[in-house]
Amino acid sequence: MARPEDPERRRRLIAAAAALFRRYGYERTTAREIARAVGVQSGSIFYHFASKEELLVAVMLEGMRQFAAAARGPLAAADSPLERLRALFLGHLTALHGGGDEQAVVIQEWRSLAARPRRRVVGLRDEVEAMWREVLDEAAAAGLVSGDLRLLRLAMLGALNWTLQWYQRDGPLGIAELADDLLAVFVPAAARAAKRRRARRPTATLTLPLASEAKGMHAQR
Amino acid sequence: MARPEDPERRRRLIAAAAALFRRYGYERTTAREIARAVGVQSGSIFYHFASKEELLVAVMLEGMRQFAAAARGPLAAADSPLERLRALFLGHLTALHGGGDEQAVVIQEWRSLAARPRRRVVGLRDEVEAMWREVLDEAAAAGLVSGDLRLLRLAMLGALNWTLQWYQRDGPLGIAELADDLLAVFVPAAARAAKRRRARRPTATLTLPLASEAKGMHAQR
Amino acid sequence: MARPEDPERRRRLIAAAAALFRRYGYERTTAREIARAVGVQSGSIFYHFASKEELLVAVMLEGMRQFAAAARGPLAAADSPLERLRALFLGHLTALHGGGDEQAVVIQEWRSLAARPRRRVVGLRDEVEAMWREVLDEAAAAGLVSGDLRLLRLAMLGALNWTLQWYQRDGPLGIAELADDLLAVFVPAAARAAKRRRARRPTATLTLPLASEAKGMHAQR
Amino acid sequence: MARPEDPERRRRLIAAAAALFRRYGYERTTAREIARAVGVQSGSIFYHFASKEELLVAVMLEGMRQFAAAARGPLAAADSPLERLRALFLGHLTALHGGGDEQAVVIQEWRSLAARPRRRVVGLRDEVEAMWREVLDEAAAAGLVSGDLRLLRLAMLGALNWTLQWYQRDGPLGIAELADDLLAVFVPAAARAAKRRRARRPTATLTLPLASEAKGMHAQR
DNA sequence: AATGAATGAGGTTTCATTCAT
DNA sequence: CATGAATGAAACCTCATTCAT
Repeated sequence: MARPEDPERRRRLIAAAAALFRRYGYERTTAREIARAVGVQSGSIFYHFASKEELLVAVMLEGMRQFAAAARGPLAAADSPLERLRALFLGHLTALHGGGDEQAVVIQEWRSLAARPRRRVVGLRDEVEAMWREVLDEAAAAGLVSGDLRLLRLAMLGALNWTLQWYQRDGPLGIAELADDLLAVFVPAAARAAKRRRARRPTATLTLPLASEAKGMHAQR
Repeated sequence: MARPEDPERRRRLIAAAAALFRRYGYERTTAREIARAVGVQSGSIFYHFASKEELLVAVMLEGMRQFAAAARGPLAAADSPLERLRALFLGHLTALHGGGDEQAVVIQEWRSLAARPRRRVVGLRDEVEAMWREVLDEAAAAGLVSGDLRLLRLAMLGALNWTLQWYQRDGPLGIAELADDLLAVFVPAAARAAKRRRARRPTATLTLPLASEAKGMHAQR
Repeated sequence: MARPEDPERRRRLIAAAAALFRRYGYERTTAREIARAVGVQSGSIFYHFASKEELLVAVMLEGMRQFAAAARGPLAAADSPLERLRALFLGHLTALHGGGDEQAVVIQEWRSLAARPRRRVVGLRDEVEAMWREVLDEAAAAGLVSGDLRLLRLAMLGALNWTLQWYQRDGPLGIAELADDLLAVFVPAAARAAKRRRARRPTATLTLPLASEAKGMHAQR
Repeated sequence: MARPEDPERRRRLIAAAAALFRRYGYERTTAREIARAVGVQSGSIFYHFASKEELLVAVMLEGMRQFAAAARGPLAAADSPLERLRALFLGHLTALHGGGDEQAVVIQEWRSLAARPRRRVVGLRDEVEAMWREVLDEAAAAGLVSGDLRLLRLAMLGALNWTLQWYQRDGPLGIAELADDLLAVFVPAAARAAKRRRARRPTATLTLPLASEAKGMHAQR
């Protein structure tokens, strides 16, 4: 009659692994470290996951699920094309910086995933991609953006994902503001609101990985 | 044939390491594999480099040097603010996709570098960053761009670096065209020329890692 | 339904373990596999047996018991020295190939048994050995066999046990025929009957482990 | 210019592994034990062999090679059908008890070998089998044996291989005498010589695995 | 300069066994 | 009786690094 505690343990293992994978990378994280973070022996991991890689897969599936969830909610509430695009930006950045670590792992550890499990993750990814296509089509129809929409989408996602390299959550720039400001870079019509906001707050010192990126200077073991 | 062949060996080791690091990542690449790619025994690597990490440092220093070189030449030849910005875009993409693999490693393996050697790489990086700042300042003065220039720069570099995830050199889209098209995304004044070019060639099907990215589906050992 | 079901469970566990031990060997068989074969969880095994080795002991005791039983019955019914020897051959081969798997495990996994439990098995074994001695003595007195009877017995048992390596139950050669044919190898007086039988049926293609043995080519996980 | 010591090291590893595999079985022997027996670290094993199983394969290939060699020499020197059969018996028993341990491992650890490498070993085995067929055909032509020659061969090999279970080299029975005595069991014409020899020496106390086998009582860790 | 055998620390994984429920 | 999660020791194996030649 022992109520299986399995789902809870699984979830904790996934969360701990995600945090470590995000910070140190999949290869540099040992099974023992993940176990210690959760307070179990390393052997226990393999009761829940067949291998370390299966744990990575679980992290990524969870991350993808949250990406989709983080977009779906705000998207439903938004009613103008601009609002909908803004919802995607905010959802994406919130997923990356405001919640768990699984989503960041999706972006960063793609290469560590073998071909087979990768295909499982791709299914979920296609859902998210479809939302972007749809919202960008609407935005183009409304005259908000123009040009090659695929390339635009890739540029947007590149700029958004690249924030992993430099954005610091405890800095002076909030996630919502970051979303608005990045949106303004790509959509002229969104620029005015952002400009007004910027006048009100002190300019943050931003740096970047190819330049004076700050986060990378710390996360060393 | 008179002097020791050392510098040549070094260069070949760096190039081989860069290719493997780019494709499989630093941690997943073994010293043996690098040695085999050059045709020596694994022990020989350590005659030229104190450790595997020193080899990574050498790769990154070389990569940074080439980033700077790839920007400096075209920049000197360009004479309008728009041309200068275009030179940076083209130089960056050429460095990533048109030459060796060292530059891509700089972008991708940043996290594997310990704090100490990272500082050595940062010096070179600041040079490149300075060019970007300068050129963007000029562009703003010329009315080509507006808004938060730091954020704009970060968005641009994000979009450019993200091409590592999806751009395929042997696809239908040339590097120069890619540079123009991406520039058009950020600089309205550059959009017209790109639009004209696009009419002339078939639209390529692009996808991305968070979406239907293609490259990741292959590079598995 | 009144008494604890223990004995039944025990028996099923022993049978399942015997089948797996026979096929894969004691060391290569995991407690989980035995449990799954019976439809319980691995932890349940240890309610019935103190350890995996105790389960092996139980299998072997059961196997030895059946060896003795397989010989005793036919022996009692046989009334000539030749018939009695034939009863031993048939009983032995029936035990190995015609019934459960416990007997085969006795032969094959002897080395995995620790000294202490081995002694418990030896008691039963001596019973069987005594029958062989007795029957062979009678056969010698009747002029059926001659020479060193101990060596003869060892050769006979070697030939019989070695059938584990090559005999296939679903092949063209029946157990009774095999018994007769092997007996004929050792006892000239038994050869005539076998020769007659052989004329009636097609000759099977037999091979052996040191040669073209077939069974070993399959039983791989 | 360092002369590669490889073949020597390899040979010592194979010999040490064979001795341990013979005594404790493949699964119960750890890589560390093998390494210790040779005086190296456990990691060194894997410089010479890709895996523990590859080491088993090497042991078995070596064992098979020696089986063939142990038969070929005496066979060439023998000139009558009886002598040739005797050469096979003596060669086989010498291989099992008089030399290295590789041959015994071939017989005992067959099941631990995966299907793929097993096929490599089978090639060598077929050579040995062919010799047996040929010699038995000659013996039948000469009237030394009769009946189903395949079954006879299997019975002979069974009796010979079974000696692994009970024969003790340092006992009163020499290998050559054992060969003669076992031959006499199967070939009446060979019985006289054996009978004469037996009169001269004290009768040894033999036991067997299914009975009072002695060797198994010791080899416990 | 290079080799190639060896090291040895440490990684992932296995698995018999335990135990609270 | 049985569960199923957890243990923890120990297994196999990897690999950057060393060093005598």
